[in-house]
Amino acid sequence: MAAHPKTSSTTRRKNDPESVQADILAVAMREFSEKGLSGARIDEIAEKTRASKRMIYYYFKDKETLYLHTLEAAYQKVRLQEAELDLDHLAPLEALSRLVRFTFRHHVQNPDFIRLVMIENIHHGRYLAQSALIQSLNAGVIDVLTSVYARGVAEGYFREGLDPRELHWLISALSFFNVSNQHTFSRIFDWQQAAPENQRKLEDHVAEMVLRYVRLDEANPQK
Amino acid sequence: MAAHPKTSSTTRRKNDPESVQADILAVAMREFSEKGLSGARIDEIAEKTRASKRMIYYYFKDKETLYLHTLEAAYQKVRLQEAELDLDHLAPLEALSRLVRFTFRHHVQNPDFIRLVMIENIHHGRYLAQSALIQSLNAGVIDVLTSVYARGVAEGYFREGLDPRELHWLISALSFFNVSNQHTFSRIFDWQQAAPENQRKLEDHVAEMVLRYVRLDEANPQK
DNA sequence: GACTGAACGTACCATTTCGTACATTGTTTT
DNA sequence: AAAACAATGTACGAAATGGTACGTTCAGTC
Repeated sequence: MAAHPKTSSTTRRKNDPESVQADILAVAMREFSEKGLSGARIDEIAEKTRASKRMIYYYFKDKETLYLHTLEAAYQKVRLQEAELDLDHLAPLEALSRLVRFTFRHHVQNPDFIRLVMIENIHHGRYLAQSALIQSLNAGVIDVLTSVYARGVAEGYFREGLDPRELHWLISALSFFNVSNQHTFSRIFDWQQAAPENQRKLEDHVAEMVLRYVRLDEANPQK
Repeated sequence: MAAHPKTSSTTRRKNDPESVQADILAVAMREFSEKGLSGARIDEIAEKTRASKRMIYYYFKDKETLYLHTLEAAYQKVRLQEAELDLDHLAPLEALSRLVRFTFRHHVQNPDFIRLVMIENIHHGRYLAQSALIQSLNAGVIDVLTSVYARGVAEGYFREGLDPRELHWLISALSFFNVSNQHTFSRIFDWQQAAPENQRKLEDHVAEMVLRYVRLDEANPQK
């Protein structure tokens, strides 16, 4: 179709480094998130890739470096999705509720990312610590929450004295656990946690929990 | 020192199977929780044991079986500690608060166990599913919470309609996340989460969060 | 004290797995 | 078109790793 393979910038070349690297990263993401850093096999990643094992080492030096790049790519992808959220035009209560529900669902929709974070925690965050990129990416995540909370306090809906970072911690904890511990929790308590109706319930609970925590107690104001 | 090595039941024998097995399990616990199922090395476990590699296979068949036994031992140990909690003599609000704070601290004090559960979730709970022992051990964990909640509702302190299992889920989520994601959270938000004063704050937040969620709203009763 | 089965040590094997040497093809620049 | 560099394929090496064969010692029994 493309008449001029030489001039077009979107040429389908025989050598296509960028797409090869992207392909490797995509496969690595699946493998690492499924089996961990030590459990994943370079040979298996190579097999599932359009490229060969040689290419993995050519572009990513070694297994650990590939893992680090995978982690960075995962964070980038997720943070990009999060940036789409726009809450400034909503009333504080509604905005906070939306934020919580968004976070909850967002975690559910990115189980691979959650698993990578679990794995990274097993490694004591050693690789994340090496990445200035990830640090900078996440710096701004709290800003949204900070502004919503500030508005809520100013307009008299939220109680004062809460730390947005700790608030974010609470929301993250509930959303993260929902994905990370699904398997053990479901099996131990014989409860189909992943079932849609239970997920809906949990989302409601989480949202209500956060709101009750932040909302000004109507009975005795400013307590 | 022991004069009659043959008759004494606490004899220090040359062959001591039980202590060998216990020793292997203890080392395996440390290694598996630190490095995961695929990351842990049988040779390394053997080295750190009083016994030899031969003994590991003699008593535990293979790596996966050893891992399963380690998981079972870990659950047993933790559930035993939990059983010490006695809340029946306390008022519902106080009892619930105690339960939450106990759970929170208990998780902090058993990081190895938390890591094992994380690892088991990475493996989709495949090994836990094989263990009837663990299933039975955990069946009763919710009972304490169920009775406290029932008393709280009956005495008019708690609102109705909450599922104790879901309540347990909330408490677990907050306590678990506090340990499981310490590393990534601390590094990303440049916050010393493990610092004693921050741990105290988080424990307070978690306790208050759960109480606010369960407590009857004084402003509009039974809503 | 001989016998038997459990408990244990040593050395080793087969495979897996990360990583690389070497050769080849594609692409761009001059 | 020829040189120069980037991209890729194939085959292989060396170490790590799970697991076992084989032999020995210990402890209770007849």
